[in-house]
Amino acid sequence: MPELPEVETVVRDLRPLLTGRTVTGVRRSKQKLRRPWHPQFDAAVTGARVTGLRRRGKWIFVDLDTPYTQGPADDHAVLAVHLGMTGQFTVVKADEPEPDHLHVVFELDKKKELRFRDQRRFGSVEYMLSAADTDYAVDSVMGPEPFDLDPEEFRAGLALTARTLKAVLLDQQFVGGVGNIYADEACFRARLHPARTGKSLTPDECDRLRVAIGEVLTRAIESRGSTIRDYVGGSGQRGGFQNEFAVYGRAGEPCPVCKAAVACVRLGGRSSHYCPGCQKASTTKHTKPTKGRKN
DNA sequence: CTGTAATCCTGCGAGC
DNA sequence: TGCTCGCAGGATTACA
Repeated sequence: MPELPEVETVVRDLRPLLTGRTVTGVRRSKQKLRRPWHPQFDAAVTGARVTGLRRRGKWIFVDLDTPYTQGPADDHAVLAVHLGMTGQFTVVKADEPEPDHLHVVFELDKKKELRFRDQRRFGSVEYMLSAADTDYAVDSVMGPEPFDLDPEEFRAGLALTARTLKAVLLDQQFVGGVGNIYADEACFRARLHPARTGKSLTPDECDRLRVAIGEVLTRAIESRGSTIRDYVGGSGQRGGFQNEFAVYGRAGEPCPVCKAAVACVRLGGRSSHYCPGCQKASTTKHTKPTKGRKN
């Protein structure tokens, strides 16, 4: 579920609720999450104070005041959290009844708790000794943040791949944070068929896609993300952008622009929604260079 | 290189 | 009412 807008919303919600709080204890279920949690870290986290929260792609980093003396002077421990498909990361009152699928609970001062709930357990919560090492590792496998992408680099990246736009947008190494919903919505906004290959795009089309990605994600953040089923923000509220989808999950419904029926095909192993009227599969009907070009 | 399928899980809606 | 099947916001791996 959670793509960049949802993760960003969680971080913004949790920042004022968590910053300055101290972890007084840890509880967790016996069920395994996607990545292992080392028992000795329960004690390491206990007593730590939260100094801030950050997002990178779909990752959440909770900075702790626990120093890491082997690295740079200000290096410190960090919690690295990924919400997977159904993860929920919320701060609640400590006496709030426990829901099912609750896997990690950080007990906090002021009678609060930071809870990680995840029905499908594709998510993860890890304790990392060094924020610097963690940042380095993440940066080495993840592409740039999708806002203010460099136009030249974006065009160059697309020019050298024959993969479909859908596959490229889902590739976290190409651009961090985009998932199935926003890949489809960005392609629609750019009027590009998701099955077009990267190298088939003209410079103008590359620019359109780059701008569309930023616009769609920005709008989604303004609506606090999308809730299809499970997603909630850091205080437990649902998102609102699902009501503004142009094509995602709307197969058969009329395109908001041209009224053609929205189509759904399988691309990159994922359902991909697009408007057959607005998003042409091929550029073969190129306007001859003789006359004026659109735009 | 690209694409496809299976894998990790639980739950829900469609269809019979 | 109940069953099976396919699919779901993610990410990785193996294989054609």
